Amino acid sequence: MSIANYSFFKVKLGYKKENKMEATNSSIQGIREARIQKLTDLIDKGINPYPYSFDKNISARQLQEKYKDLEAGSETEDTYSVAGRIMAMRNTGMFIDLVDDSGKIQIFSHKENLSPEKLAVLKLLDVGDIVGFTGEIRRTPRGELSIKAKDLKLLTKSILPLPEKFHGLTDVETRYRKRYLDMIMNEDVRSTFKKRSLIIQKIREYLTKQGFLEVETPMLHTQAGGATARPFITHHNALDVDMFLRIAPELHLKRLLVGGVSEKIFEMNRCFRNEGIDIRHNPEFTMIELYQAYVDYNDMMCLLENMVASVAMDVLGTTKITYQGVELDLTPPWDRKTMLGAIKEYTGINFEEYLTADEAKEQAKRLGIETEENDSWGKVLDRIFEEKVEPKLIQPVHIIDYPRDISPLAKVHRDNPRLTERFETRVNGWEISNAFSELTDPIDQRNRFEAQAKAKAMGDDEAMSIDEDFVCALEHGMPPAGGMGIGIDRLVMLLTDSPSIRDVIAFPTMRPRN
RNA sequence: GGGCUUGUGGCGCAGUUGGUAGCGCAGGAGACUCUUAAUCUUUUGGUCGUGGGUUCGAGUCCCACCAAGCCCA
Repeated sequence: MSIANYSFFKVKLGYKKENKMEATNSSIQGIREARIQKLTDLIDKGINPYPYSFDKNISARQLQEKYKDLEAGSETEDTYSVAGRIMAMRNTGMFIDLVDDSGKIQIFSHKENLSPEKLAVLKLLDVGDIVGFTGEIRRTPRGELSIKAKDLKLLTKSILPLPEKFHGLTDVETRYRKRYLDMIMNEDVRSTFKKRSLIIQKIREYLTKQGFLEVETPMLHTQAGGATARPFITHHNALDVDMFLRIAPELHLKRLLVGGVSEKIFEMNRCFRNEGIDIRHNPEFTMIELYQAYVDYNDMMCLLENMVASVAMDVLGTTKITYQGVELDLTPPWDRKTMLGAIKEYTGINFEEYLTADEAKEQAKRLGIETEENDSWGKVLDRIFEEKVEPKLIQPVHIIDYPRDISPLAKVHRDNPRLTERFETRVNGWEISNAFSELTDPIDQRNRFEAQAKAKAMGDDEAMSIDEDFVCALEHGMPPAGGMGIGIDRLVMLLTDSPSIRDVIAFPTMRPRN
């Protein structure tokens, strides 16, 4: 494109030719003005500061690997083109740290090797600009692999300054609000999100190889079901109905099982729960739910263990991981404990001897645990478990056989009608999965929904309501099946050693400013 | 919902018993052309989260609010 054209664009795009400023100051506005000045200077030289493409033919990491044995002080005639963001400049641009998504490569831009025109462009570059360089590979006498620049092309002019080069961006709030800066400045943040992507890819691969079919079910529900949680409410204008962002895909996935498109299905996507935000909860989070016909919860335990171990092996090369200094061994098989057994183990109380809600509450009181008037037997046990047992469960363990009254979608235990064939897997004390031998009896399902509806009427706003169409689907017949939900974000936290869920969600939910 | 902590130029930090703000990086100008947080000279930029109050005087004390983090519920 010709100079004349750029001048035309400059006017068209609203760049103002400003007087060569001396008065520029280093406030954020001053810095920005100074950079826009450089930008217009570049345009005056006939250079488009925002061009369309660049023939990059190698990454920084590929270069580092390819030439790792190149000796300090030696030169090659191998010519490559690289592109990335300028993260540091030394000796007035003679040495540039160029960073791309793979790593860092130093640019050695000696004035002897560049035309006066290119040198003039080099002078107008800033830290933060995205630039392509072409030149020969060499290793400096001090041992830094470099590209001896023969040519350069500005690819994007940056007009706002980056955070400080040495300390980077550390302010937690700014890191989450301006995540792009966090990513530019912190290599480990980029690494975490690469790993997250890989983990998700490997899960998908693992299940697909086993014959699972990936499906999609609605995010917009007219009735929020499949979990006990408060939903987000929204409104569909054309239909003029309130809708809910899904809290779980469960009831639709089971309808799919009724439909029989595949006997093995999964969905990995976002769920939304209108609840508080803390180190382990974000209002929107990623969950995988999978269902397999003709198997029960025992098979789900094996599937989970093997899948997590396989993913850990693929991503980290080991099933023995360290999370925040704690060694966790994900090697299958994982421990299994019944919920009542675990409570007995950690409190000494055998709840098979206290079978009414009142008796259970009495025991809870003895343990110093508060209960509410409407709490069922199972709810009391759940409270005790949460407080007395959960924090102790560091190594992977399946807690099996949950009380029936807190498991409205799970099939009754084949040996004990008070319980269900349900398990929750704990790792590092956290709930990683929740799985059942799925309830397929439509009469029982209706009864469970009605009990939930009653609880809701009594003020439990997390309780489920009756999903008539779902019951109708069950009345047509759903095959016996094992089903499981896995919190992807928490799994990613464990595998990336991230202390907060916000570290594994690229753009975590924040209260808006002002 | 409760408690604790934090909020000072673009970023990272300091600010002593209250006396109208300092440093480093980044920025501008210059020197330097095999550097690694390059170095050297010089220089610009902030009214201290917001709003009140106490005081002759507040970044510093008090109150409220906003945002964030951690802990608890």
